[in-house]
Amino acid sequence: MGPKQRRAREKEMLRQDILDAARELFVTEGYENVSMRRIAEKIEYSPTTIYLYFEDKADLLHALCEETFARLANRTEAITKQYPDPIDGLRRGCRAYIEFGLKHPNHYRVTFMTPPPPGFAKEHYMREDSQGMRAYNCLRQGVGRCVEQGHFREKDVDAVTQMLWAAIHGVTSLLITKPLFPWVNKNALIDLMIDNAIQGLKA
Amino acid sequence: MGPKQRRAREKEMLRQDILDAARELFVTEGYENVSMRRIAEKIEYSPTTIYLYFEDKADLLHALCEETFARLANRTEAITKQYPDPIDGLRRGCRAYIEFGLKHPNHYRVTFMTPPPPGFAKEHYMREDSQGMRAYNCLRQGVGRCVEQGHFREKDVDAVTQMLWAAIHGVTSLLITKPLFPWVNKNALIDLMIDNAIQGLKA
DNA sequence: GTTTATGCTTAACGGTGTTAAGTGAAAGGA
DNA sequence: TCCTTTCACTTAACACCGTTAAGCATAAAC
Repeated sequence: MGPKQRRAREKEMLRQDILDAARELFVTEGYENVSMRRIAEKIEYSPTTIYLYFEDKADLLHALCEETFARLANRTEAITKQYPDPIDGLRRGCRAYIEFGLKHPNHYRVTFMTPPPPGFAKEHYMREDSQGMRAYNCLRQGVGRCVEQGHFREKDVDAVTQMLWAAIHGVTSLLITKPLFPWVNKNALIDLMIDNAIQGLKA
Repeated sequence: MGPKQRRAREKEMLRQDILDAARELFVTEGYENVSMRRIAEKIEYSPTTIYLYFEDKADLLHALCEETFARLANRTEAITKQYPDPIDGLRRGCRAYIEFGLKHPNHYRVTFMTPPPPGFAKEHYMREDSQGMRAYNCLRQGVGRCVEQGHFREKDVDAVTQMLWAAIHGVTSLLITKPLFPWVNKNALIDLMIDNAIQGLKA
């Protein structure tokens, strides 16, 4: 059983090489500005080799996004546990979300700013960003705690979560999309958004 | 001077035909899913003819966006004048903005959800969506009135405007990007977002 | 009536994601 | 050890894309 394991290990290594090359290119140049041929060139294999490891270009990106968003979910979970005051935790969680998006603009753009292609089953859609969903559920739990403790006037946990998500997504995505816009101080804008949303929610 | 005018008129008509064809295709199928060849086919001219009327595909889209966003700016201006209470006007303006985005998702997506391409001068960038900027300035004026009359605790007009913009952009863009997500009632979500943002701002 | 200018088309370039077919070396069985 | 099969990979090609250079009629100008 020697050679079989070795070959499996080598395959896994090449798979990782592909992912590494794709990540670097996607993150620095953006998904649609990177061709399969460029990725292949970087790993010094022929373009078709990539298709032996990934279904297509979208699949490649999907794997990278899951990877990246698992880290976001982990961090968010850690943060919400770290702060005993639920409102504090929520605030920090929102901050972490936005900072994550600004740090990985191309990943963020693809998962949260790209509509699903024409033909796209719902089940496939919900599984596609399961790590993103994990992060969303963290936020939901944080909101849930605030509602339970009677901090918020609005009691519909889903409504509040979605509104909060939309709010922090709004800053994140606008800052990514319009880097040349004459923003007031970015950090101040982020804080104002978070504080104001939570302030409005308070009972 | 007869034939010269006639020919100029015919050229203008063809230009409009191109715009009409492109608008319908872009709006229904999305910018990147429509090829120049498809547009040409629709108007029954060769693909290269389009380049006699527009610089490139982006220019074609740009013309359409200006056209569409001029309507948004007009509507927003009308609304803010219609309501004497500045907070009422602001609320309605936000509503109109979101509804506009949901009604023209592909236009909205291109102007507000697409980062500028690699090489892109700042001046060109600011002129590019001048009609979008007109709409933004409407919002700014609405916020300005509220601040003047002492309705808001935060006095920095630009900060508040940008936060409010990010908030309504957040709902708009998420609803466009994630149509299959299990949203709570969309209208309720929109209202919650607007009301909560303004509630948080109140002195 | 000849020449110039105009409006459009044909053909092509260099690129894209993706697939079908082929190749050469390593593994498995006798 | 030799033969066969399997496996990892490549070459060549398809069907598209945005865009441009060159050519070709027709209409205007003199």
